[in-house]
This record gives sequence, structure tokens and C-alpha cells, in this order.
Amino acid sequence: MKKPPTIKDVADLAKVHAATASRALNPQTRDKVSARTANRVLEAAKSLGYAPNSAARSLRTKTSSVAGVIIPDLRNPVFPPIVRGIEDALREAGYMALLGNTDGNTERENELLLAMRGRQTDGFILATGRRADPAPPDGVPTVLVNRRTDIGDIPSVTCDNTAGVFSAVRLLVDLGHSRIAHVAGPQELSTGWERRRAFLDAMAAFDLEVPPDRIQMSTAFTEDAGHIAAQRLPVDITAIIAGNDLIALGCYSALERFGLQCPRDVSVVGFNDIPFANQQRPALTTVRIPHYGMGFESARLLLERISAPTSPAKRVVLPVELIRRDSVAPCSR
Amino acid sequence: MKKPPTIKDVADLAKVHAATASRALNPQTRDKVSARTANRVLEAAKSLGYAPNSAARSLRTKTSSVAGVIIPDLRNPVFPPIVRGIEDALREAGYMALLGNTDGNTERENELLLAMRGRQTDGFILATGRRADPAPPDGVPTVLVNRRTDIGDIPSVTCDNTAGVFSAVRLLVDLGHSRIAHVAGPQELSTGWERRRAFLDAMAAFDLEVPPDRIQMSTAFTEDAGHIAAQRLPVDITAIIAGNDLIALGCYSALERFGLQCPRDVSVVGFNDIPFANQQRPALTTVRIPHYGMGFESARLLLERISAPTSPAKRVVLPVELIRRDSVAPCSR
DNA sequence: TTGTAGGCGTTATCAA
DNA sequence: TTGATAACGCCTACAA
Repeated sequence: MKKPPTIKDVADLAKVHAATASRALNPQTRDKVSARTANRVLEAAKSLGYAPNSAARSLRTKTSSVAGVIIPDLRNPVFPPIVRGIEDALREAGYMALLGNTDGNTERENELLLAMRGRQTDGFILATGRRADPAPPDGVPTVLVNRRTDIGDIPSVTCDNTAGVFSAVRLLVDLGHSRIAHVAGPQELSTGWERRRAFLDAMAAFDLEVPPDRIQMSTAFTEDAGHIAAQRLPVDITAIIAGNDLIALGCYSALERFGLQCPRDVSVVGFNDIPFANQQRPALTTVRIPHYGMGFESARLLLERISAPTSPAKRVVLPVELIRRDSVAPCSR
Repeated sequence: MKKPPTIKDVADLAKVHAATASRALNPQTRDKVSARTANRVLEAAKSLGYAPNSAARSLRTKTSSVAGVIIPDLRNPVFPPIVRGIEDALREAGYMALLGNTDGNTERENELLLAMRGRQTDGFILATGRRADPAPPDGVPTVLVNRRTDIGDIPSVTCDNTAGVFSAVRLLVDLGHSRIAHVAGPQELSTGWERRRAFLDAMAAFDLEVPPDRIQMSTAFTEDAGHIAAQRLPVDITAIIAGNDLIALGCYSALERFGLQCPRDVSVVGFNDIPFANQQRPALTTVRIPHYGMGFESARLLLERISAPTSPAKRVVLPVELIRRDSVAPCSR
């Protein structure tokens, strides 16, 4: 178990001084070195399998090229592609991701933020979407993904929830539906709140009534919670827009329980287009959101902020796409 | 945005030398300092909001309390729960996870290993293990999860693929099947190889023939690859054991294409029990593996190795469970 | 273009 | 028990 090579080893092998090796190794300063020496150094580095010691570099430069990524739970199917997108964008810039799960627990989130900041994290990407979250640790660049705060003081990357719900409502209206219900996600999360908001706006735009009992709150973005909430809906509805796909699946099972068939009796639209949405019976009509792209963009935005921390807080909104499958049909009642 | 306090600031405030402050702050060495001074230092630290600079500490101690986790692709549904388990176990020990995806690309894997090692990673958990992978070069503690090498020189956490396949074969045999086929995963991966091996052994144990064309290789653990491989199977088979669930879904669509019904004409068994396996039509019978537990155990094992690097390489094998659903039925032919 | 020197914050070793 | 000192590996003025 020998110790990894240092820049000194590389320099010795290339017969230059460590300072020169440093300049040759760093693309930023490479042009302050003759091309010939630079090549020699680069080759020496490769032959030794040299990797810069980032602790030393961090100590010197006060940056770590590491971003903290904090999400509620990786097992929620929306997050893997987001995290993957983040990682790909970070990698392009030589950054890596420190990952942490909070299970929606604020205390744990704060612990994680503290622990990561102690590890010299250059910035944070948070997907832990409460609407009223306190501003993150000051001075450390932060970007929100898939959520945003009510006051727009933190840069964020979200998808166009409003347009997505509007297109779903429009589709149902075009199919003749008017008694449309909404099983909303948790209202303390920006996604749950925005989609309910958009639902009300869209229904109003189409001059359709929404009696209070046609909106039921699901306590979580899960199939079980959706099932429970859907059972409270009145029986005269002909279509449901669900807060997300898992809630939509909960609606499926609730309908089944009431002896109703989808889409014959009730149409259902989800949100997210998770994997396997197209394999459900019936295949789920849903609003596809660009998970990977949102992750990717959020990392780009973070990198931007890291290099220009005082730039104004952008809010990026990515377009969504309605994917029509078998869970919607013309209104029969 | 003023710079954070250093140990020197704490020492000055407590009127001691920095070295003493360091001893007082570190629980390990606290007893080398008088209780009175220790208290003074601790209070000074708190009042300044002191947090140690982990870059400096890493530089000095060569440890970082960070583990590198390298997987092929987070979007593959088996990995999120594994990674989550890893993270939970690491957190218990004050560790964090640096995550990297390789897409099965060896070059990228080496890049990642290098970059992570440069970041002072204390150890690695690899879920990318090809069977013939050489040991990681440089004595950095490493654990494989969900994979292992043919020579057992690297600690690993896997599930009992052999028992899983045996129980699947037994179920099918009990249902009267004898012309059982296997759509195997990639043979350079230990999971693909072990399951095929176990299939042959199990069939032999039940005195059943396996003509060569009843084993077809899938080039990847994906639905598409499974579909393609399944199309090459002879038509007289009455049951398929798939290398994993995604391959099993590929078998579903291949059967459909041949006008065969599952389970009426052909029974299908998968492996892994990914989310939504129970929502397929028909609901997939499969071998459930303890994803989260494997991740958790692998992190525990890594921590063990970090504290005792020369201990013998354990190989942990976790039990699996056959989940019977609607994709198997008594043999009708 | 290259070398020299100093310091980032912490901790381990040695001396008092 | 405490203090002084050096060193971890890298980067960057500054000097040559």
C-alpha cells in the first residue's frame, strides 16, 4: 500500500520544479509553460497515475469542486433521473456530488447542510421542496430543483406545472368532460400547491365549476395516500387529474373498488410519466416532465452561481409534454 | 461574507495554544487536556461557531469520512434502494457518499476512481464489478455490492442468487413444468453468470434436460435485450426463468408477439422484484432481493475494512425470497 | 519560461 | 498538561 504520487513526484520525473508541474497540470495556467515541458509533465503525470490531492487544493483555493445534493428519498422514482442529470452536468465541470436523503425531515436536512458545508462543499442543490423553507446557509450558492420557494429569492429549476395541468384539463374538456376532479398532492410542497392552483385556474378558464368536494388532498405523493384521498371523491365525476402518477395509480385502485372502470366510466391523468406508467392497465395518460433535464439544468445553474455568486437569481422553467395513453376516453355520461 | 473562524481564533479566545485547542476539540484526545481548559476551549468554539476545516484535516490525517459509491446507472431501478441503504449506514458513522455513474464504461470507472481517490475518499463501494475485474490498484478499502469477482479477494455483499434460482425452478417443477428455459443476463457480470450456473445446477438436480437452445443470452439487463433474446427460444417451452425482472418483461412482449399468453401458455419468473413488478399484467412472479439491506450491509462492511484494512475479505450473502404472483400457472402442455 | 518561498488550517511529535 | 514546531500537498506572487 504505497502512497499516491504527489505533484513533486510528477515534477521530479519530468525534471522540472513542482511549481512548473502545477502550472502545466492546470489548464488555466498551462499557457504560462512551454508546450514541450507541458507535454513532458502531462506524460509523467499519466505514467504515475497522478491525481491531485484535493484536500491540499481545497485548503489553498477554498474550493472543493464538490456539490451537495439533498433530496427526500432516492427511492422515490422521480429522483434518480434528476440526480443522474445533476451528476452528468457536474462532471462536465470536474465536479462531483455528495448525496444526502432527508425523508422530508427538516432537522435531518439541517444536519446534512451543516455536515456538507463542513466538508467544503462549493454549493447545494436541494430537491426537498417545502414551499416555506428557510433560506439556505448564507453565502453558499444554492439552487432548488423541482420546487421553489414562494418568494423567488433562490434560483430554481422547475417544470411548467401550470402548462401541464392546463393541457390535461384541455384534453379532458375536448373529450367532453366537465365534472373533473383533482386529487392534489401535499400543499406544503410547491409541486402539490402549484398543480392545484393551476387546476383551479384552468377550470375557471374553461368556465367549469369546481365544488369543494371535487378537490381532495392526498397526504403524500404515494399510491396509498392517493387511494385514500380518491375514495372521498363524489361519484358523479367523470375524470380525475391526479397530483402525480403514483396518486393516479391510487385512483385506479379506488375506482376499481367502487366498481368503476377506467377509462370507460372515469378518465384519469397523472403527472411525471414515471417509468412503467406506460405499462399500467390502462396505460396512464400523464404529463411528462423532463427529470433528467431538470437535474442537468439545475447543476448548470449552480455552477453558474458558483462562478458568479452575485448574479440575479434565475428561475428556469422547463416545458412539459402531455402523453396521451389509454386512461382517458370521451365522456360517456 | 466573512471567513469562518479557525482553530487559531478559538485558541486565542480561550487563551491557549492552537495545539491545545485541537486536543480539546477532538474527543479522541480530549483527555490529554485538563478539564478546565477543555471546557474553556469548547465554549470558545461554540461562541465563535467554529467548524473544523475538513480540507486541512484531510490533508493532515489522510482521511475524509467520505466513501465513493460507483454504480452503472442510477436510473436502473435496482440501484436507488441500494444507494439509500449505503447512505444510511454511512451516516451512522459520520460518513458521506460521493456518487458516480459509469454506464458500464470501464474507462469512466477508472476516471471516477482516480478522481475520487484524489478527493481523499476513504474507501469505495462498487456495484459495477465485472467478474474478472482486477483488484482496485492501491490498497484503498473496497467492497463490492450485488456483484463479486470469481476469485474471492474483494469483500462483497450479494444476495443468494443460487437459492433464488433453485426456488424458482422448484416452483415451476411443482407446477408440472419440465421444458424450462433461461434467458440469461450478461455473463461477464457475476449476477448473470451465477444465475445461469444456478439454473443449470437446479435443472440437473431435478433431472431435467436443458438443450442448448433453451438458454439464450441477453446482451444487457434490459427489457429490449430480453425481448430480443427471448425471441430466439424454441416454441415448445412452457416456462422461462429470466435473468432479472426487466428481461422478464422483455419475455412478456416476446411471448405476446408469438401469440402466446402468460401464464396460460408459458410461465415467467423474474429476479429482483423491482417496484411495479406486482403491477405488471400479469403480475410478475419473481425472486425478491433485499436491495436496501445489501446496500446497508456493504457500507457496514466497508467501514469495518476501513478500521481494519487487513482483516480477511468477508463475503456476505443475504437471503432472497420467492414472490409468487400471476405469471406462473400449472403446466398445461 | 522557470524556480523560490510562503502559507492555507490542522494535527502529530517533541520538548518543556 | 501545555507550547513550539513541522509537515501534509498544492498554488501563486515574486524573483530570476
